[in-house]
Parts: sequence; C-alpha cells; structure tokens
Amino acid sequence: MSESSRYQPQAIERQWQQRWSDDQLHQTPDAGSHTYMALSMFPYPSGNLHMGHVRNYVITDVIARVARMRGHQVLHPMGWDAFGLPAENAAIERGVDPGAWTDQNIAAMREQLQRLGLSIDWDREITTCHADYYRWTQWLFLQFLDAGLAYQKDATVNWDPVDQTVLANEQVDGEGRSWRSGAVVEKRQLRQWFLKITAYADQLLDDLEGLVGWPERVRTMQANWIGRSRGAEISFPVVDAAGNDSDKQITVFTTRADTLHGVSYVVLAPEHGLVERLTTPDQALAVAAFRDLVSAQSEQERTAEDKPKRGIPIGARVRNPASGELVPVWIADYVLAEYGTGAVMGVPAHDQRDFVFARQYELPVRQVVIPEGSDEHAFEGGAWCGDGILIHSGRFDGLSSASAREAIVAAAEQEGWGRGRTTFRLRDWLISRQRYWGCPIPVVHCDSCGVVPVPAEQLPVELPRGVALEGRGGSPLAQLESWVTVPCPRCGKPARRETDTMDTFICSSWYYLRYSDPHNTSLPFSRESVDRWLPVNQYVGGIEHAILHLLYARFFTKVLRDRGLLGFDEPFQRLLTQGMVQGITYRNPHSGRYIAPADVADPSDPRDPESGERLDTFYEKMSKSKHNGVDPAVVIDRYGADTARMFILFKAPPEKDLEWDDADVEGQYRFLQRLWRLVDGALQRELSLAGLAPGAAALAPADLTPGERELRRAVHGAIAAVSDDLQGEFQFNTAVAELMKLSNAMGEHLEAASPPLAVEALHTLLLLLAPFAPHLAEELWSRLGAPGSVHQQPWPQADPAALVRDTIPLVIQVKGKVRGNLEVPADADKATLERLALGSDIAAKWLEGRAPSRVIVVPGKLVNLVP
RNA sequence: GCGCCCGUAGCCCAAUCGGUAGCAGGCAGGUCACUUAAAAUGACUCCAGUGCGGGUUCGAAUCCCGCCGGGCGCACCA
Repeated sequence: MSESSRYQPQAIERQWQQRWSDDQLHQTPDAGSHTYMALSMFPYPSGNLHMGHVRNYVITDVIARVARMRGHQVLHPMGWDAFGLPAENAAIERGVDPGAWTDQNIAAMREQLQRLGLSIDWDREITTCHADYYRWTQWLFLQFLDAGLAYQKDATVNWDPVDQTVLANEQVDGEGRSWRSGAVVEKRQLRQWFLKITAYADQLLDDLEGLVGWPERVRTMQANWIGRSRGAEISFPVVDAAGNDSDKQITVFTTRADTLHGVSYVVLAPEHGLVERLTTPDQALAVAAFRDLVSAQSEQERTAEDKPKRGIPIGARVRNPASGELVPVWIADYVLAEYGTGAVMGVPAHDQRDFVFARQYELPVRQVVIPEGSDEHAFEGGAWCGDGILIHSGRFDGLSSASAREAIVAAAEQEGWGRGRTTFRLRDWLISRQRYWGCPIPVVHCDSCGVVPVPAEQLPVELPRGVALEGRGGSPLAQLESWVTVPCPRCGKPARRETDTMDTFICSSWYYLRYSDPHNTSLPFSRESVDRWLPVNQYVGGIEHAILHLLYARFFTKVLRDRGLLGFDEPFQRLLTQGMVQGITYRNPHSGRYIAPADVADPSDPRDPESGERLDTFYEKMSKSKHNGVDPAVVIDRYGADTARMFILFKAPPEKDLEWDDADVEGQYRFLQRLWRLVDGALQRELSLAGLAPGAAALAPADLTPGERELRRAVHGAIAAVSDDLQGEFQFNTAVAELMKLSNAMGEHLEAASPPLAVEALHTLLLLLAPFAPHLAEELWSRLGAPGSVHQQPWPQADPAALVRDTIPLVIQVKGKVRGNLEVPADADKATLERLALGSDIAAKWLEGRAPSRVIVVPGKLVNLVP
C-alpha cells in the first residue's frame, strides 16, 4: 500500500486553486432562490495585502463556504475601491500614471489574494476607477441631482492642507484631524457639492432599530452621529431703542422651551447673518474686533469644553415672546453657527454653559424650574439642568417640565412666535474633492443655463489621461482647458465642465449593488438582480467604517429605493466588525524608537540592540512605522494558506483584536500535520471514501464497542458543535477547537474502530474542515478516494442517537457545594434522581443523618441537598 | 462629563436557562517514551477560583449595586 507521506502545503495549495478555477467551482449560480451574499469590504488597492485584509477575507470566505455546503446559492465577490489619493500622490512623486499604477497594484493584490484559497467569483470583480463602473457612479449622481438631493452651496468646509482638498464632516475625527492624512483641518469658505443626507436623517436613525444583526456599538455610534434632538424654535422680536418691536427677529433653537421665562439674554453665533444688521453703532468696533478674534481660533480651540466662554453685547435688545421682558443680545464663541439656528436663548439657571457665561459677565440668573418636591435650588455649584416644576412662568406655573414644553410650543404655534422642531447633528455630505484621481462630477456650468447635468447617454464623463499632476493644489482638471471647455448640453454655447471629482466614499456607497449585475451596460444593475441577491446577508469589515462608509451606503440604498431602483430599505442585513491584527511591538521607552522584533535578541528580556536599554513590549496594530507587521506572503510561503487561515480563525473570536504569535502559528501547522497523519494512517489500513456509504448510522448501538460509541459520540458531537458555532454568531475559534477535539478523539479510537465507523469519522472530519482549511480538506478527500470535490458536499447532520449516553455523572451538592459524583442512568426522572442522591454515601457523609429541608434536582446535571 | 464594551491559569481563549470553572482547544513550561544524540512525534503533567467589595439565590464567571483597570464612541449640539 501507499507509503506514508508528509503534509506539504506548498505542493498542494496551488494545484487545487488551479483546479477549482478550471472547474469554475466558485462561480455564482444564476438559478435558484435560496440565495446568500457574503461580502467583505473591498480594499483600496495599495499593492500590499496585509494581515487585516487576510483576516477580513478569510472570515467571509468561511461564511461563504459554509453557506454553499448548506445548500445556498452563494454570491461571494471581490472588487477594488480604486480611486483615491495614494495613486495621485504616486503620480506626483514618481511621475507614473495613476491608472496604470492602480492597475498594477490590483494585479499584484489579486495574485496575493488568490493564494489564500478564497472561494471568490472573480468573474464579478469590479474596479471603481474603470469607466465601465464610474459611468454608473455618475449616472447615480444624476439621480440624486434629479431628486433634488445633490446641490451646490457656499459653506464653511473642512480643508485638509496636506491632501489639498476638502473633506466631509464624517472624515474629520474628534480632534479635528483628517481621517486620511491626520492633518488638522482648516476652515474655508468654498462653493461645494453636497448630497442631502439630512433629508434621510430620521430614517437613518429610526431604521437602526431594525438592524438586529449589527453590533450594538455600531448602531449607537451612528445614532450619536446623527444626533437627533427634539425641541422648538422660538422667535424673539428685536426691539428698537424705544422698546417697540421692529420687523426683525432672532430665532433660537432650544430643547428646553420650559425654561423660556428664565431667559436673561439671547446669544448669536459670531458668524450669524443678523449680527451686522443688529449691532448698534456704539458697539460696532468692539463687535468687529471680537469676530476677528474668534475667527482666528481653530475649531479645536473654540470647542474645547474647558475653555472660558467669551462674548460681547451687540447693543440690540429683543423681547421675550412669552413674558414680554426685554433682554440684551450678545454674540459668544460658544454658540455654533452650524447647529440649530445659530442662536440660543441664555438661561443661566438651567443650563451649565449659560450659567458660566452669566457669572462671568454678571448677567441675571432667574430660576423658573425647581426640582420636584423642593423649594428653591441654590446656585452655588451651577445650574439645575434637570426637569422639575415651573415657577415664575406666568400662565405655565405649576406645570411639569415635560408638559410645559408641550404647552409652550402649543402657545407659540398658536400665537405665531415659535414651533416644534427637530434638529440633527448630521450635516449634509460634502462630496466635492479638488483632486484628479476620482470620479468626475457629471455636470456642466453654462453662463446661460446654469448647472446642466450631462445627459445620461453621454456618460461616462471620462477622466482625461495624461494630466500633469504637480500637487500644487486646486483641481488638476481645471488646468486642462481642452477638457474643461465643452458645449452646453442644453443650449450648445461654450460652457465649462465641473472640475471637482467625487469623494471616493460615493464609489463605495453602491459597489455592493453592482456585484449583483456587474456586466450590465444599460443600467448600474437590474432591479431583478439586485432584489434577488441583496440585501447582503453577511457583511464583514473593520469597525473604522462604523460611521463613514456604513452610513453613506445606507443613505444610498434608501435614495435608490425611493427612485424605484431597488426594493429594500437596508443594504446589510448582518454586519460583523472584525478586530485588528496586532503584532508584537518593542519600543525603547527613552528614545521612543520602535525596534523590529528581528532585532530583539531575547524576547524574554528585550533589549535595545544599540544601547542595551530594556524595551517595552506590547501588542499594537501592525504598521510599517512600528516594525511590527507580519507579511502574509511570508507566512503562506512557510506554512501554507491553510495554516494562516486556521491560525487567524482560531486565535481569537472574530470581533476581538488578534495578537499575532508565531508559536501559535506553528501550533496550527502541527495540527494540520496531525490531520494529515491521521488520514495517512487510514490509508495504510486501506480505508476509502470511494463508496461514500458510511452506513454507520445503520449499525445498532448495541453492536458497537465502547470505543466505537465514543468515536461516534465525538463525531456527531463535533457536527453539532461546529454547526452551532457557525450560525447566528460566528465563533470560528471554538469551531476550530471542536475540530481539534474531534481529531484527538479520532487519534484515540479510529484505529480500533471498524471500517464503516472509521470511514464515517473521516468523512465527517473532512466536511467540517473544508470551510476552514479548504486545500488540505480537498487533498485528503481526494487521497481517500472520495468522488468530486469536498466543497460541493452537503453540510453533515448530527445523529441525535449517537449523542445519547446510558449513564451520566450526577453531581451531588450539599448546600450548594459540590461533594461528589454519582453515575446514574441518563434518563432517570427527578424522583429517581432525588432518591439516588439521598441514598448515596455522599449524602450520608455530609448530611450526617439529618433529613434535608430542601432538595433541588436539575435533571441531567445535579442534585442539591439543603440541610 | 455622558454612553457602550471588556477583565477567567505564565499567555491566547472555553464554559445553553444562573447548575461540577478547563477530559473545550491551543501556546509556553515540566517529566517520561522513542532516538547514539537531536529534531520530529507521542504520553503524562504543573498552573487560576473568574479585577476588587457588597447584594440577590439552594447555587453566581454569568443577574444587581459600588469601585479599580483597559478599550471605544460622543462631548460648549443649545
């Protein structure tokens, strides 16, 4: 018979990848309604596959493979988020063509990806920077334009001085830094294109509730970002010097209409449009100086919470529409022009910021709400910001805050000085970018006709090639006069193309839809295809897109639904946010320098190779600058893709961070070798899966030896456990552990087992292994003579009969403490268990003859005797 | 400041409804076997009482309260 052999992944992996590709094993079926779409967030083609990618795609691959074995028609595609600044920067630095550079990177990365043995349907690959894709990005933009959801406006926007372009709010972090370049953004006044995402704010928020397959924290992050706040707008008429109402008024937004009678001043944002018109001549100079001061501050300085609040009265006064009282108008740096109405009412008694401000400028503090059940609240520490009962509020006295808010809004609406209103923190999405390597915005500016959309049949508006990129700022396209000047599509007179390109997040807001119909040349996708495959059953990607991409994609889906292009509300049914891959990191605590692990002689006592200083050791996200990265290609070269896959899946639960550890990789490699030897041993015995009729289920349990029964229990226990780990929450780490357990049990019992049982065990092992280590499973499947591909087999079913035990160890507790075990029949009822327990030596010893006052019986588990 | 998540052996991690904390699994360590030796392999094995303090319960890693430590989000949003 065959000689024993060694597991050599390098020899088998490429061969199977080729075979699968030749056999079109991963092609998406076009018939059937039992569809399943498994999707990874597509990568930016940097040219280098890193471990984070590997983790992402391996997780999705296992999900796709299991779905296939469970009988679904599976769509598991891949594509490239291929517009973006790295290509343009490479062009500027090295003079290469961004398109060619990107295509090269894609080729390199595709090659690396294919080495992982992913079951991707490459026929559906999409690339966002290719005209056959971005043509439809432009087409969709025109849909937004047509729906009134795309518009231009002058606005204060975030300018990234490093990347030389504007950014959306979502792309600036809490410290005011660009998500890409890390540079602190500047504020600029520019005319820009926006998408009206705020029109969908309510839906985007409300529908989060239905996304039960999403991690709670992603949903909260989005809810926070959208930031709905229900309140009221109240208008304060501006009065003239004599105290009579003028035709002007200041409208404030408040969530605390109940505190209206406590207003002691009204504050405008320094940038508010009314400031100039309302400032009295005697205050004009001071106001101008103050506004200069404020505008000189960065956003960050201005919004720091601990910063003292500064303000100045502008001389005007307004009348409180509820009390008739006249109060002064101020401007202050703590009021933001962009939020609400850019104006607030100052209620020092009931708002901490107003309180601080009032103390500083000696403005009156008037209490109009008292905590329920108390008298007056002392204002030593600050404002009373909770709800309570109204006082000093005229006709609203005695109402609770909640009912007062309603009553005051009702009165305001009736009397015409206010109304209920909801505001959002969410801003419209700024999508213009002053860069070259992006999707051109398909509009033309005509002196006679204004903004004219490029007619759909003229799409794509192709990105001109051979543009000189110098990185000097300003839209590179604007310098290409021959491209810019076009006849107006409407009147034919000379007009100018829009020279900004779109935010690349637009491209990624709909790519998942295109996979359903990637070669469609008359539409971005057909309604039939998109409704057949989408929404995505399982989406997998990094948490860093919790707000950005995931919010934009949800917005797009809703708009396209309203345009009749698709028939669902949400794009991603379930979302798995995988954790980071971290590498061991050494840093010299004095110099702050990162030391590559290869330069650390003794990991148990890490020293700086130059100075000999002791190094700090920790795990951090892999990155070039920290020298803590592990190259997937190196791991695959050494151990094979299956080992890399198994390690990544086993080392940590998918949503947790994973600490890369070479020793553990080695351990996984050993496990796969054990499997190989296990099968090798079976081949020595001339066992075969050729007939594939295990027939073990037909064997009466009574005919089995104890070892065989143990083996069957292990086999079917593993089926049950792995199946369970792979549905609902994905617990790949415990699923792999179950495989190890099974292999351990097989190591123990396989040799002594009769052929049908051994065959059943081997068969099952390979089926369960297939999604995790697809090459090895296929190779062993083939070596055992089984027909076809292991990847086209149905997922195994556990036989409940195999799991049944005759006796179980019953735990005897006395007063909740474990005192011993008793072997009892597995099917014994409560009364029997109680009798057995009470009659046991354990009970006799610990109860010392007393009868228990209480007996708790948990069938199949334990009996607790309480004296 | 507000909200969410996490804390179990030296390390990574398990533990349906609250029901024997690990014959879940792995890494590292130790002993032994095989070997001339080593590697590889196999067998056995050491190690925690679940961050801390209370509470509920017959019984708490699991539920509740308060702390400590770590991570994340939001934060002058009216």
